[in-house]
Amino acid sequence: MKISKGERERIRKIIGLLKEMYPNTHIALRFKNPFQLLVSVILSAQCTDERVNQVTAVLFSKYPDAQSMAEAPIEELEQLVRPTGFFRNKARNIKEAARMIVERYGGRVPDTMEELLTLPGVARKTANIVLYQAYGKVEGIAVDTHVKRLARRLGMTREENPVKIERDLMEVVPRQDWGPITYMLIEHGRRVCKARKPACDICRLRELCPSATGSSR
DNA sequence: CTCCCGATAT
DNA sequence: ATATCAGGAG
Repeated sequence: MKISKGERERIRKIIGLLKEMYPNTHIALRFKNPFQLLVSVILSAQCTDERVNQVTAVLFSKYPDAQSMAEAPIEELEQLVRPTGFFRNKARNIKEAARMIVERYGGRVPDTMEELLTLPGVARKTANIVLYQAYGKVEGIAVDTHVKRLARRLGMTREENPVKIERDLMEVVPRQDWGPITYMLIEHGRRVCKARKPACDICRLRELCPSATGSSR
């Protein structure tokens, strides 16, 4: 897809403002090792980060690593992760992922996109987060529900599919911003550009946003 | 495309 | 009552 010079400039300004607004935003999930990060991100599907942290506080006190979780009774895992929703899928995925990590990688979470994608419950969004937060690697841009919504509202993509959205974002966002952009968009999505009632009246991106509602745009 | 799914905001 | 929440698999 072709992007005009003006569009690139508009998006550059948006990213600049986001950096000003959220200078030290960071991942909100709590974890002590790459495995706990991986599990937290799997559990975060269609669930608030706050609830994930409540659940993992208990979950990780009993099963802090891949070795222990691989041997945990599935019924107990289901009960522990139940409040996060999709609990049967999530319990099965984290146990099976733990087992694969023990058997194939000696208990260490793999550090490549290709290997991470073989784990159940892990697609590009989760893999991008783990690569960046656990290993400092930036392969792409993690596209979650907030990133998807804001990228579309801000006119950075017209796509619906997360993989296509990621590809569009990688075209217009400078590579050094690929890691942090996710957290800035999530933070702005939670505080201002909310799914139901976006607060365009107090949004500093208003003049740069093609979706802004109300007056003076 | 559908399904998985509990908890909260509106 | 319904939309939404750090998605992914079949």
